[in-house]
Amino acid sequence: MNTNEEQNFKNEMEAVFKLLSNHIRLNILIMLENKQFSVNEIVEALGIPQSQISHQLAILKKHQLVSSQKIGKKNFYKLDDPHILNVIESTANHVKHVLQGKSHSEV
Amino acid sequence: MNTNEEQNFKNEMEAVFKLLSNHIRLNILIMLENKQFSVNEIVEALGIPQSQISHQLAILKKHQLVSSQKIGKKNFYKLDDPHILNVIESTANHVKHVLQGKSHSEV
DNA sequence: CCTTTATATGTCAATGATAACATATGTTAT
DNA sequence: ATAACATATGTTATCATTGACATATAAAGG
Repeated sequence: MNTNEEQNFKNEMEAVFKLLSNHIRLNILIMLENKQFSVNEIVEALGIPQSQISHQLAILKKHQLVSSQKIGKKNFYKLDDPHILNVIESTANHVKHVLQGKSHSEV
Repeated sequence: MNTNEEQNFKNEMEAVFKLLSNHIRLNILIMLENKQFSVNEIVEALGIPQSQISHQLAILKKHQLVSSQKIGKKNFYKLDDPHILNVIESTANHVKHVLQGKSHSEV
């Protein structure tokens, strides 16, 4: 009976999608694609209050999408598992498809 | 200046992730992977009240993830763009990775 | 045209997420 | 020890989503 394990799996799927469904978190992940950044660099790049960025980073970290490394006063964040970029990329492809072939619900 | 278009794009990305971050909608999409089903078949498979399924199907349809075809009294739903399965699959891969290498936040 | 079956839509209370703000912690320099 | 900087954490009001329930529409059969 692996139903429980499967449920676990689905819960985590859901959690990942939930994480990605927020523009701040999504932008952070995209920003971290190639390079690590300090909190303040992220704050300045996104133009969003520091505490909010820290909150979102904490959530991303809790779900192991990013990891951090403290150097001096600064805390640098990077992607923990670049695999997540595949998810973002295939969604981007899907969205491209949908936005191009905007056949139906163009209300 | 394609900033506006880009914003559009990111909004739709967000919307797709939001759609996927709900277990009912996710299960519906997975169920529709290979075959179309009527509303009632989905209701019975998932054991969730009909009105709720209809609500979620309407949301999925609005974002063009599914389409429907009425045959007699029944309304059959199928994936509108199977591309979305790639998104689900790459997320599944990511989650597998995370669940296996549960190194860090195992609190 | 009345009933049954199948599905959609409307409403709203309960729950969850976000944004905004205040404050705390930790590090470095003076 | 104090100040300045960088970041994290706590709290709460606001807003969005979900779940539950009632009702509406639409097709088919009698």
